Amino acid sequence: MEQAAERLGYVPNRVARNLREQRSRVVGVMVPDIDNAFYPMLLADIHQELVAAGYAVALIVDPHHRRADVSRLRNLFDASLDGLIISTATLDSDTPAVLHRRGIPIVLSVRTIPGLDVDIVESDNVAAGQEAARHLLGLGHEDIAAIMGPEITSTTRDRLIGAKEIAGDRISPERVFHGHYTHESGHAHCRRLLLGDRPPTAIIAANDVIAIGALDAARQLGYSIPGDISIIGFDDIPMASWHSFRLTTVRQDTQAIAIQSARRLIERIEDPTCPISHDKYPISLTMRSTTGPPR
Amino acid sequence: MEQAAERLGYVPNRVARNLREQRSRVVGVMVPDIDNAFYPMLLADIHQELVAAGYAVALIVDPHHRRADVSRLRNLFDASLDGLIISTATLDSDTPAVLHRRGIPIVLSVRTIPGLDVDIVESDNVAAGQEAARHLLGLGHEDIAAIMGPEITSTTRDRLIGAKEIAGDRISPERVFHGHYTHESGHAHCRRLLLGDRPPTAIIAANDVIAIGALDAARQLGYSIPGDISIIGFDDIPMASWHSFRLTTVRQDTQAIAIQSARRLIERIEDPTCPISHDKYPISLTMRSTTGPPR
DNA sequence: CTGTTAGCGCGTTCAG
DNA sequence: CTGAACGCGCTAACAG
Repeated sequence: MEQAAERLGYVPNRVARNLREQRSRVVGVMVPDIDNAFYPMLLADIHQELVAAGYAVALIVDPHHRRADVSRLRNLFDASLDGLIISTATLDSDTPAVLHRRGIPIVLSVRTIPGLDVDIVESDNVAAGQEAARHLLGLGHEDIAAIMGPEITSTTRDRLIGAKEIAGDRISPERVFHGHYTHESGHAHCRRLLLGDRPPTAIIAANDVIAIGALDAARQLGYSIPGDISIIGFDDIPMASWHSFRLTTVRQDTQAIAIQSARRLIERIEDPTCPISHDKYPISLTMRSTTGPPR
Repeated sequence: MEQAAERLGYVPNRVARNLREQRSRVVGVMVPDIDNAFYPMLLADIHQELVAAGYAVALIVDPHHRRADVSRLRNLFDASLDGLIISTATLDSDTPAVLHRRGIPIVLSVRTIPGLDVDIVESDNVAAGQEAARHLLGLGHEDIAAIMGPEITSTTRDRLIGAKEIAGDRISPERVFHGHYTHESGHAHCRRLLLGDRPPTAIIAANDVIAIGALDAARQLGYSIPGDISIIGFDDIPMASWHSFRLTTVRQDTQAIAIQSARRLIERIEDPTCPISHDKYPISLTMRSTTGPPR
């Protein structure tokens, strides 16, 4: 029978099955920016995990970081998506709350929003900031600048909180800059910093992409690294280990976060009553060649 | 009326509509590898174009470059996908032919397969190879190596054909290497090349990621670039312009290819009888700092 | 244990 | 011009 079906080229119609079963076995994955090497990495592992569990992945790129854009999501939430992994959350975005209130299974991945009763999978970013500052202080740095991402992202906020806890006023408030999570932003802020008077001896960048931008700017101005200036990033994307960079960075276990985000969402979909979890993964320092004692 | 619907939180059920209308307004996009910066770039623009046209994007990552894996695709082809953009085609893969025979709208993007009656959107890769060789010959190079991708990809084949057409035996057959499209492959092959006797004076890499891997290996061995060795890539991914690299490369108009791939697929879906097109976009040389005259 | 049927929520069609 | 009924293809429930 099944062989006959096979021969006739029969394929069960998924759409009909979806209608009947009231689910689609498709989940959405929202990323802020697909050109930033971190997210493809995250996406690849989330994708693999979801596909292995029999779910398809609908990609949702939110390039403008606009909040509350439920209207576009609604198109996808007319029962055609079983759930959503959100890695675009900002502290002021209400989209996750709206979706959650509607009973749509969501998981906040990488970035978090405080006070929301949903599953969260992230790194211990406060500890990450502490680790970065501890490393620079241990090397003897006393004048540290920070080139961060948008203030409204939890990663920037938590990493900065952690760094300040340890470094105190060795990171002076006027040496903290906020911009996008891009090479260009790291490049521009570092350049301005080094062309001003009294450049810092070390820079904490909110992620590796910014750090590499800063590294490029410093080299372009003839600075030697880490001799003239130390630079530390976060994430440990593959590029950080390339010989041209050899970037010291606070590693987060992106793969574990990706896999866990996928699993949590599947759990939530298959049992909406299961208890809410907040997974916070440990971080670790990866020392390479962009940090050293100040002159 | 509509306001009332709005208030009651009514959302039309897409799945039911899909069943009725016999289409899903979801399009699949297959990429070989999401960690290679080129594909996120392509994906971002394809995504934007499709979303603007009212289609959702289902991401399909084919990490193992396995051919003929229709079984996994069948899951997606039970009417839950309206069409597919394939950027993973290899010369020996029969998946596209199978899908095409089943009447499923597909577009081959970036890579091509000869002799298949489907819409194709690619660069003029033969011209790209010619341009690279012409540039190196113009600088006076007479001993050129090539670090390419898999032989079964049309991009590697065409770029190599073009380069050989111009360079002739200045690219000797034993100096042509095939590997993956990765930083690691570029790094390993370049390293072996430079540690052997009689290293070449120039390297053509099949894409920018390989080229940057080669660049890293050369620097690691103390080579100065372009003084000791010239390196040229293909694609012009954003990273190629970063100060640490300043890579000379043959640019392809990835954005145009992405947008056109999306549009062609939509056309094909909405009018299956429209004539088959083969778009071949022009390329251009982007000269930066990794090529120069040989010693 | 096998075969039949109802209905998922839409859009379309056909009757009023 | 408005409203009821049908059917897309499947699965679950139910009858034989």
